[in-house]
Amino acid sequence: MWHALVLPLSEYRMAQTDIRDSLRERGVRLTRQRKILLDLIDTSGEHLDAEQLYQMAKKRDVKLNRVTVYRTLKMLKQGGLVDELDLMHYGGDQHYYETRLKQEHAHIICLRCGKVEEFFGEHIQKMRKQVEQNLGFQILLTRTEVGGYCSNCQILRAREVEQARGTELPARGRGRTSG
Amino acid sequence: MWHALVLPLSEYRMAQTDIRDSLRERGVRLTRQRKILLDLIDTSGEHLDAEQLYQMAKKRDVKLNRVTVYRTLKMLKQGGLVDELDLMHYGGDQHYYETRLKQEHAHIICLRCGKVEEFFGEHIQKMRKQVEQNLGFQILLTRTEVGGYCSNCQILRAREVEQARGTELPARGRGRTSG
DNA sequence: GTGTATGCAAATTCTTTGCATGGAA
DNA sequence: TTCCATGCAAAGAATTTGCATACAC
Repeated sequence: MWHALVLPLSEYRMAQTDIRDSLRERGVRLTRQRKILLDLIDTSGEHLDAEQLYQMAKKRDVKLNRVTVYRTLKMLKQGGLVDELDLMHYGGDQHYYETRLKQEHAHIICLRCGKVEEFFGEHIQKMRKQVEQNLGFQILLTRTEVGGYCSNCQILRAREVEQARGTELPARGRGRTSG
Repeated sequence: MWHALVLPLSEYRMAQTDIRDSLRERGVRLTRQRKILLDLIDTSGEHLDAEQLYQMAKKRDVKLNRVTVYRTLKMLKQGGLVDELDLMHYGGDQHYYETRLKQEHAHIICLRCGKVEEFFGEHIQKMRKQVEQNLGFQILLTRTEVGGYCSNCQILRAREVEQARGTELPARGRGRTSG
């Protein structure tokens, strides 16, 4: 039995199964490993890097190789099914990945605690239109990252700076209090 | 001891010549190597990666080491004097650098020819305000990258796709015309 | 059955670290 | 004269490649 379309089309956009269809259409084989990785990327909701993904995937298939993770991510990226993020290089130089299912959004990264928030707004859509109109540029993907301090860390940071002052400049000099 | 970026970017906006002063204030020594690198970053107008910068610097000082380039860039980045870019990883996984003297802007990267354009608009300022107000987030830096095809490459790309079709599907099958 | 995808080992690319020496303030 | 900065060598992190085997279609 098949089910009729109940929700507006947009609601259905690229559900889990549509990714697989998209891949099948291109002649990409749905191997056991790829199924595992696709499921993890799709359901985790996190911004995972290759290593994290590999560690999670190994729990489902001990033999799954790190190289397969890299190859799969590359394939998905080039196929436009995942976005590659850097998250301001907070955690290092690795890349992070997320599905392209959601609406475009900015990533707000706290440079003190590493927390990542997603920010949905009109700014990206507006920029897209301007860039397309002004430059005649055909946009395939965008990436917006914002770095700074989250509300909580602003307070903690202020304390740290204050404390650092106290220990660094004990008597108008540059030395240490002890050592 | 030198001090890292603490205040929002706007507080740090400075004229070209103030970079050295800013460094001196923080107790950063203006060595021969750093002068060379600062000058290159400042005047090149390009988005240079560490290796390019190193090659250019070597022409002015054969002994200057690649490690010094990395250390200097890191120092400038942490000091908020340069921005680190990825340019959609078009050229690889290296990072690119530019001075923070200019107004914030997006980088538009053509994924076919690699050309990078800078796009100045209101969108970043508007997003900043929204993020600060809605999330109570203290923004230190932003990064906006747009990938796609420039007006010229759109045409060339269309041709390429057309040609690829011709060779791939000669007679409704998947084989080759010869071989 | 056929040809793509995987696993393994090794290589590559980009960047950082340890330590003795050099040099800016 | 005092440390910070440099150069050198070596290590480290992230990612890719070559090739024989496995397995999805």
